Amino acid sequence: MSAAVRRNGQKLFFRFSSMPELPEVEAIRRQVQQVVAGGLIEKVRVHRRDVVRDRSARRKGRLSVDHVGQHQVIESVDRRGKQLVVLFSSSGGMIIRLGMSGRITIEEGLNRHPVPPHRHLVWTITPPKSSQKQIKMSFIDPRRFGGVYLFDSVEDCQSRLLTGLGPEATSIRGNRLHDLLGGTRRSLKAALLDQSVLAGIGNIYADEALHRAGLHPARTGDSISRPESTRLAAAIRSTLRVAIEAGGSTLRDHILPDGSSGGFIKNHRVYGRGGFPCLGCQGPLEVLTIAARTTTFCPTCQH
DNA sequence: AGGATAGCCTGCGGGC
DNA sequence: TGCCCGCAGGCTATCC
Repeated sequence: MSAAVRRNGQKLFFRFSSMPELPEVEAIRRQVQQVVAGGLIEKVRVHRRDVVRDRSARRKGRLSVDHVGQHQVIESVDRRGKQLVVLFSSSGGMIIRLGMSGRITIEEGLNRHPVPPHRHLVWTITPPKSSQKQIKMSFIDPRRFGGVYLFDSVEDCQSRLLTGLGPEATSIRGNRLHDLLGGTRRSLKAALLDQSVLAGIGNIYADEALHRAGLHPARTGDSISRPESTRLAAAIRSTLRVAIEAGGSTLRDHILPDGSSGGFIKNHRVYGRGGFPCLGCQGPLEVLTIAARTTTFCPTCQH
């Protein structure tokens, strides 16, 4: 993530490239909201149709740029779990899922030919204040796990696209979490990754929260006591809060005093640190595959 | 029916 | 140096 740098002679307001989990999506939301709220979408370019996922029967096979917001005024940019909810003044809108590799850029004067690969949609937006320049918002996603989902109304969005999502991880409390986990024999890791249990946790923050709570990722949901649920809920909230306050960067760029890059120093305590010492007990962190996901934990501190 | 698993997709890094 | 292979993971479909 970076802000207002110049690249190829064009002003690039911001660009996100780290793996988008809830804190990254929230950082993107705040910036996008600030720039585009109240703006009019003058033009939409769809470079890859299949990135627009539209299961509305009314529009089946008839996708036009109007459906992706052309001529619409952007009312707000909200977030639900890891999804961006762009609401138009007409009450329709679109959900943007970033998946694994999705990015959103907002730039001035973007007019490159040919269009760079993976730049699937470009919205040309006129901001509400006439003093502000027209901007281009792009959805870029090399792996295309992400996508744009259209809805006709807030009700349609709720019933078709957001239904089945669990409560927001950012505000989960112990009692509620205990209820959510108590009914399952799956591992804590699998349950935390399930968006219908809790909305917003991905692989990184699942591992981070479990380590902070001192809970073994392979423990089953129904084995968790109330005090443990309280600990886990607190760990989830604080982990996400700190990450959001840090601007959503899961990886932070550090330059050592001697000028060498030093690679990346990570903010997280366990994710990506398999074999390295636990910051609690100094013992080596272990790596397991749980719920088909790489899981890093401390066998001493997590029970 | 809950839970596990395969598959989507490209970039990147390790190994040879 | 360059190529190949495996891994990364959010989410859906499918199977058990």
